[in-house]
Amino acid sequence: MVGCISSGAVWAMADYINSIFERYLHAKKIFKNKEVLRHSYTPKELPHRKEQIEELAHILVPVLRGETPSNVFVYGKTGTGKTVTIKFVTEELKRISDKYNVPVEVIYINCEIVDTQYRVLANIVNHFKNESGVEVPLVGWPTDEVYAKLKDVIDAEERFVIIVLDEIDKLIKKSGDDILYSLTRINTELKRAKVSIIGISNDLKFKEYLDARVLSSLSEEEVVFPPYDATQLKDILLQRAENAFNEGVLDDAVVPLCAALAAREHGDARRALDLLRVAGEIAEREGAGKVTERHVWLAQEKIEQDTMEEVIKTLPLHSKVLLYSIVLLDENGELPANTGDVYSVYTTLCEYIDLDSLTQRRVSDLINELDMLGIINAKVVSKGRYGRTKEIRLNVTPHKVKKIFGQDDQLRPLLTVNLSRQRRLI
DNA sequence: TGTCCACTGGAAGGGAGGGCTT
DNA sequence: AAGCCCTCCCTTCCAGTGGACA
Repeated sequence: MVGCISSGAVWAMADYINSIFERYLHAKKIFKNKEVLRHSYTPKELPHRKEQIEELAHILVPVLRGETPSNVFVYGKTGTGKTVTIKFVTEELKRISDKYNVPVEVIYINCEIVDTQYRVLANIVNHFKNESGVEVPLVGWPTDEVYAKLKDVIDAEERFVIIVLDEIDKLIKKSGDDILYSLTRINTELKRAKVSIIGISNDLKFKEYLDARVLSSLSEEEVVFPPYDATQLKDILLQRAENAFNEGVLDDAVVPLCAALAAREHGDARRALDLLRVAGEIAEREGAGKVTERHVWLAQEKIEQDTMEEVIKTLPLHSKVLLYSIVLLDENGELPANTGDVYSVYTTLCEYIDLDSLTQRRVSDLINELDMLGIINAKVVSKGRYGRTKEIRLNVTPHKVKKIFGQDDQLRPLLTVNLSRQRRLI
């Protein structure tokens, strides 16, 4: 193979490779410490959250006096610093309680991942596995047994256990409020330990799903996190940028632009940090010496594209086929379409790739899921005597969907389907 | 004003898959 | 190996719905 390439070409290639590495090597280093810009990073100071920190400290301080603190319900939109503030406050509490010899355990559970009653209980038991030697498997045990074990494990010592349930709304919507009912009442069944719950949610409406008794004991105290405005976001970014970037690499306009773009998205600090990080990464890849406004715009585009692409790539097979039905209808100029139209194209496509089609009831749910993900837009409309149905529109370009499906062996055959011809065949 | 359409969406339950205990 | 439990994905059944039309 090498023999086919002339020695001149080999030298030219070597020069090219040298130049790539040298370009990266000599390019001005943009980041000092990129980790500072990640969501998981807890900074030493939290700008514009002093009020919430003090409120939480006030609620939790009874622990240090040996009293059980109230349960807390924390509410605020995505990226308003709820999680980072809770982590900050509970870490501080742990530090101080160690100093005063008050045993405190903080268990943090993200209910988006741990989203069933069983798993939450199992997670709590497993938090103490080194101490108790008990480990609950992912599935298998009866839930009441896990709950009984949980009581034993927690009550093994005199201590305060603070259970943080992040994205608690996801748990309630999926599994109901039985678990909260048990957890908010667990103290009456414990002899030595005391438990408090901190529930975090970005959906205030979820309280409607709660039983009145659960609601009153969960929201003994409430802390609200308002969205950041552009000025506040700017302060947050400046604080992080100082540790994240090398001196002089950030153009003056970069931070205000990231802040302004994120403020447009309901004051989401996560989005602002992502923008800043990705802009830096793009600048670094270009070998640019400075991060400029242009990099921020490119970052904005990249983030949007990447998220949507990832979402489409990871859809279950039937959702993908369903999405492709909508793409075909779009290309045929038949959107907005109703559920019945989409379902009939979907069954045709299933037949084409030899896949058992789902029922219309199930497909109706899949349509709702695609709508929730923002890939399509499905609105329930009534067409009088012509029935009540969903009006379905596509939110992504057909080209993008086709590009993604082109990389999928099972779906690639669909790309050759001609809707009109396929319909004539039926 | 009542009828009727084309669904919607809740409820119940089946069954496969994964894991535990006995 | 048998029996039990939990989760997920799905089907089946069916009451309910908003508004055009007769």
